[in-house]
This record gives sequence, C-alpha cells and structure tokens, in this order.
Amino acid sequence: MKRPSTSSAEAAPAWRGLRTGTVPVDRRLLEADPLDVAPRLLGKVLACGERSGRIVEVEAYRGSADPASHAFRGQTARNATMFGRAGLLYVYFTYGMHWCANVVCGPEGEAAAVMLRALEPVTGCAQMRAARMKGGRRTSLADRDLCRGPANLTKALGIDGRCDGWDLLDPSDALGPRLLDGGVAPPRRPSRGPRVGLSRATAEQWRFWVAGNQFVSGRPDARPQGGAGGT
DNA sequence: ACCGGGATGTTCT
DNA sequence: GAACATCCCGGTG
Repeated sequence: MKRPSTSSAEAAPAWRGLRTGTVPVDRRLLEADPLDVAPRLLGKVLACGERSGRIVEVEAYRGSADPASHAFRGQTARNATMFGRAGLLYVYFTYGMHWCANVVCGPEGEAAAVMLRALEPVTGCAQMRAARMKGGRRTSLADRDLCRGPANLTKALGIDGRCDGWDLLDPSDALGPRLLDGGVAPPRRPSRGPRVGLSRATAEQWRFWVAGNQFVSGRPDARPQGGAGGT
C-alpha cells in the first residue's frame, strides 16, 4: 500500500502538542503600536472555557492613523472598546451574520487593535466542531478548518457581542475569553502581506502569519522562504 | 483551481 | 442607500 508520507508539504508547526499554558499575556506587551504587537501575538493562545487555540494569523489596525480601521473617524458606540486599555477584547458584528475578535492594544485612549484571523486548535476540538456545525448543513469539518478565518474562530470558541469589552488578561476568569502565554516564542521571521477584505489602505502589509502553517486562512504559503530549489 | 453571487443586518454617509 | 476587517456553495475550466 502507498501510505501518504506527506513530508515537506505538511510540515507540522513547531509548537504542535505543547501545552496551552495558564499564564495571561503580559499587558505591557500589548501597550505598544499594533504593528509591533501583531507579530508578537503569533504563538499566544486564545482560550474560551475549555476551548483554545494558538494564534497563527493576525492583522494590525492602527486607529486614527489607519483609513481601514473602524476608529479612523473617531469614537462611536460600536468601536468604543478600541479606545479602552490594552488587553480588552473588541468584538464587532459584520456582514449581517459574523462576529470578529480583536485584541485591543496601545495606550488607553488611543484606538488600536489586532484582529485575530486564525487559530491552530489546541483543546476542545469537539466543542468547537459542535459550535461550527450548529445550524449549518455541514456533515463534517476538519480540525484544520475549525478556526480558519476571523468569523470561523469566533464561532468555534463561542465568542460574540456579549464578549465585547471583556478583559482578556483577567486571571480570575476561567470561563470567558482569555489570552494566554504558553511560553512559546513568536516566529523569528513571520510572513506578512496585505490585509484581507479591505478597500482602503490596501498597500499596507499589516497582516502577519506563521510561515507555512496549515491553519492560516486563505491559501497556504506559496513559497515557504527560500524555496527556490525543488520542483 | 478559480471565480461569482447570495445570505443577512448594522453602521455610516 | 451603500458599504462592510466574511463565508459557503455552485458553476466553469
């Protein structure tokens, strides 16, 4: 028999199988420019109840300096959380049916956030799958697709508008959404490119992801760094 | 593989 | 009234 010995095409992430970790992310890490925060969130863990996943893809939104940001034209009822302290969860509703989750960063009073676009599931896959398939017509869902895409990951973790403004770094809360540091260093050289789904500021390369990771949304890395050799 | 469109409702012009 | 930080399905090569 020919067993698929998928060698290079499906290289497993370095942190596969590592523990989730229980230490909240240091808030000081988030009190910086979202362009610096975004790549440093790669490898951190977003958890909600028993469900958790490693962050593998993010986008930076730079508030008043960013025409594509919800906060570009100032504060409104929807984006108020973006102006809060670093570490809050900004959740908004879009396209009439989807929720998207962001980690607020920067100094309080300044609107800045990092949108979470994809997670690599770590725990609670069964719950995630149940949440994703609820109300849908799907009959199966691969682990790889559980938290792939910003709206998919919120649905998988059960995050919605009720979570807007939640403090992700509150160690006393083990049921709501939280941001954990499992001691895994972010990739030394993350991939980056334009943000997805925008009509403004399309030249900015403010999307960051773990190179070659299978759980990133969109198409996998066409070229995993220096792949000029093989076929 | 790639592209096009529909679902669905809040937000802002 | 248009746009929207999306997703899924079905059509076509």
